[in-house]
Amino acid sequence: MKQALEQALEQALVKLLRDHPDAPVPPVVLMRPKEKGHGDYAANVAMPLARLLKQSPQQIAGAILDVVVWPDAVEAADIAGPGFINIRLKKASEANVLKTIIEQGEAYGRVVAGEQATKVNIEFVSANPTGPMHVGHGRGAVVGDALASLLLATGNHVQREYYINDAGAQIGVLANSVWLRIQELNGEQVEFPEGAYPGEYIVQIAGEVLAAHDYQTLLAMDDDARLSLIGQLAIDANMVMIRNDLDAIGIHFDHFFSEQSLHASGRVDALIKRLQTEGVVYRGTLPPPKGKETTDYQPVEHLLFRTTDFGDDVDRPLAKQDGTPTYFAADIAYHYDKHLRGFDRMIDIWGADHGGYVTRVQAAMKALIQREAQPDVLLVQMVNLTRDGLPVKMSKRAGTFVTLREVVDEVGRDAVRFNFMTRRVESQLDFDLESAKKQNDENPVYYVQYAHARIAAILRKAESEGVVVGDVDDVDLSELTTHEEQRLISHLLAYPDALIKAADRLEAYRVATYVMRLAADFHSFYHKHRVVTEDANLSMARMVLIRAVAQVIANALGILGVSAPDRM
RNA sequence: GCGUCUGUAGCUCAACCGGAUAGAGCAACGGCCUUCUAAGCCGUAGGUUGCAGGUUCGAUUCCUGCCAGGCGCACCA
Repeated sequence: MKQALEQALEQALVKLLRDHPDAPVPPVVLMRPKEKGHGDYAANVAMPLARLLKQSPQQIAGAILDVVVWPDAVEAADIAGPGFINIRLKKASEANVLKTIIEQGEAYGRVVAGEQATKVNIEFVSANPTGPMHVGHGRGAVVGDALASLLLATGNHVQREYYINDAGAQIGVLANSVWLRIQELNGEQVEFPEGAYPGEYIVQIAGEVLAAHDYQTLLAMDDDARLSLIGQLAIDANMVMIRNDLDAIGIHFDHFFSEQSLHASGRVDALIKRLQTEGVVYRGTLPPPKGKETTDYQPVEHLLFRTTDFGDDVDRPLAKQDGTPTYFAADIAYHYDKHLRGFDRMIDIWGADHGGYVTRVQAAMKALIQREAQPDVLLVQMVNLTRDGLPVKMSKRAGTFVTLREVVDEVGRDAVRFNFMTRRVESQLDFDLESAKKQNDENPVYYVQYAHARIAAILRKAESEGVVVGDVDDVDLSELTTHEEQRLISHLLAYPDALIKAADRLEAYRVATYVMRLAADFHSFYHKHRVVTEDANLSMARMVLIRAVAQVIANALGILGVSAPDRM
């Protein structure tokens, strides 16, 4: 509907601007006014034209209305305020959306991806396989998963991907930490060095390793072989744990991608060679870092990627002092690999602590594949975990940090997911364990779910009294005349547009704010009007209305990965 | 110091890629359960949108400069 109106206005503008061939036709963007008196849609096109045409916005709006050809559903259009065109739709045509919703069910608001649809790869979580996920990972996980669902619902092919950082120095630390615990389990006196992973899960992994491999055999191995074996077992064990925890919050990936496999298959080396042939690599020395204690700075010659040619501040090393590739080198190869796998679009969801990394990856991709398939990077800001308003003390070193799993087990999956979705990713998020557990107004998830459960209760009640809607087409929706009913209808009508807008901007949290408002409108309706009444026609119409509301609540919550219960 | 994100009611956040009178929840105060779920609803009060300029018919939104906070700043990932 929105698009039909925009088209009508655009055609009117084209006619109107014939006398001004050099004047650009301004884009028509319709709004849904918050004020009901301002109609169902409003257009502001007349105002930007005022200066150009040297007429008042009101005059221009009048001229537009003289030539415009509206779709049938338009009841009236008039000029208001400083030059807005307010459009009012015929009531019946708006209410028809209820039938559409009930007919389409879960499909309402969704666009099915066709052959030509964009292939999107969305990479998120990617927590290192060195330990359990913390709450910050959880936010990224929930945001990424919801965004993936949203893009899927708006007509894209979507692959959810997890990049396993199973290479590099950290894996050595992990292997060593486990080995120390193995020795300890065998009665050795061991010293834990600074930087070793302290968590209890390391002891568990040590136990698992011992169950599969004899201690004497391990001792007899040479150091490299032993650490490599233990490292792989530890990575596997941690990934099992991570997958379990993701499962507990309802997140499933289509693809796990191993960094190690990039190195092993020679793709990292090949990538570096390719960059060399393109002449963007040189040997050089970097200046000392700014703003940090630089006492240990030693000028070192590196293999450097000239990212400054592509918008970066300094050139970035592709190889470490010992000649092995940096994480950055592997990451370029990884993103390039996504491109080769045929994705039209890639989205990375990273923690805010990786903010400084965005430019160099984008610079690298610019060098490799020019304009196409540049990664969109969403930086998810920190989560401040509190309990009753007091910060929860966390120390990774002491191993006392709160894991995502603990939080999910304590407050529940729906509450965690919904709370993480109620803010823009750019905002830091305060997450209070006690508030999230409370089943009251402090907790928006129950507010929305409650609306759904309430509707289910009403429908049960109606059924028990023998009030049942047979064929939706037989119901007279013109019974729905009250302010509250009209609000609900227009809100339901806006759902597909809300999804599209959220998807365009990669802002899945909008789905959460949408559904909170829909629930508010429903609660408001509920208290003012009864569904099951003496008047059979009215009851039927209202049942159709609330069934549609429940459907859209369920659809929206589905995108967020939150359940829509029938009873609470 | 540089980069980046944030700054809106006492608190936590919205505000539809620049639109009409800046809105919700919590906290405060006052109402509403013999009728479909009170995990709810209605009302009152609460604002110099961090500060100062600029662009615009119009700025919470865009630009510049300050102030405050988070994150990051070679050879880790």
